[in-house]
Amino acid sequence: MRIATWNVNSLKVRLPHVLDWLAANQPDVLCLQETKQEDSQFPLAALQQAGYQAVFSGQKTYNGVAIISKVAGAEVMYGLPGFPDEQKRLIAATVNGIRVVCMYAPNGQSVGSDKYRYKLAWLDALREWLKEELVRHPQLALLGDYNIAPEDRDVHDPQAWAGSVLVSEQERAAFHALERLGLRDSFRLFAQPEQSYSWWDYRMMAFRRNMGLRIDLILLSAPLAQNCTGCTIDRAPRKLERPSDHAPVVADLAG
DNA sequence: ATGGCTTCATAGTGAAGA
Repeated sequence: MRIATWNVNSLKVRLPHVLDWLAANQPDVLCLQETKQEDSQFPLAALQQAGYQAVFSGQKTYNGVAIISKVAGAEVMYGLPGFPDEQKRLIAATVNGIRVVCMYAPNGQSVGSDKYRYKLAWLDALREWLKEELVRHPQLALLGDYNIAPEDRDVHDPQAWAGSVLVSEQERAAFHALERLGLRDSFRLFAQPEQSYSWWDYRMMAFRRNMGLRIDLILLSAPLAQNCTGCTIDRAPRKLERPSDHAPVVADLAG
């Protein structure tokens, strides 16, 4: 089983890239973030023509998440229980017996800002809910844009980024608290090239210079981590015309 | 140099992203 995540930065703009990528990579599950589309506009027909089903939770302009899958997702859940939120940042569904959680963590803007406090509160609520969800669903995958680079090796220039949003101690602590639930960063289960990133700024020719961050992750509960045979970042779509600033991340599970 | 692009809301410019 192949599962993947991709922050597409507008599904309206990126739909051709998504359809091409699905055809070329044949994932069983693809989680999308920043669809920036109301549900009435979601391109369900185009995806069904490509052999996929989808569940989605979107809004105009900002945020928006979707789970695209070959087998229709079941037990669909929208948003974080106990965390009332206008922002569409989380959707969960069960696919082939695996609880798939697709999330777009808040950016946080700058350390100490209102948005930063919202980010930390959101991550706290996520962890609290996951603690229960993991009891209900021992086979769980948490895919998405974490907006946290877990370690300095996930940052192209750790000195320049030190202490700033996406790498601050409190954000990294929130990430490690997710790991303490038993979730494993599938990318780090395997030897990887140095300077592997999943996001590059549109400006400054950052992609060509590989000035990036690894903030798009696939975390796996223990039973899934045991069966994980690989995790890679696919840089190819970042090279296309009008790319998303994020690249897809793919994990393969045996069985 | 707190910028640089890109998207979306808009109809000239501003917010937000990371």
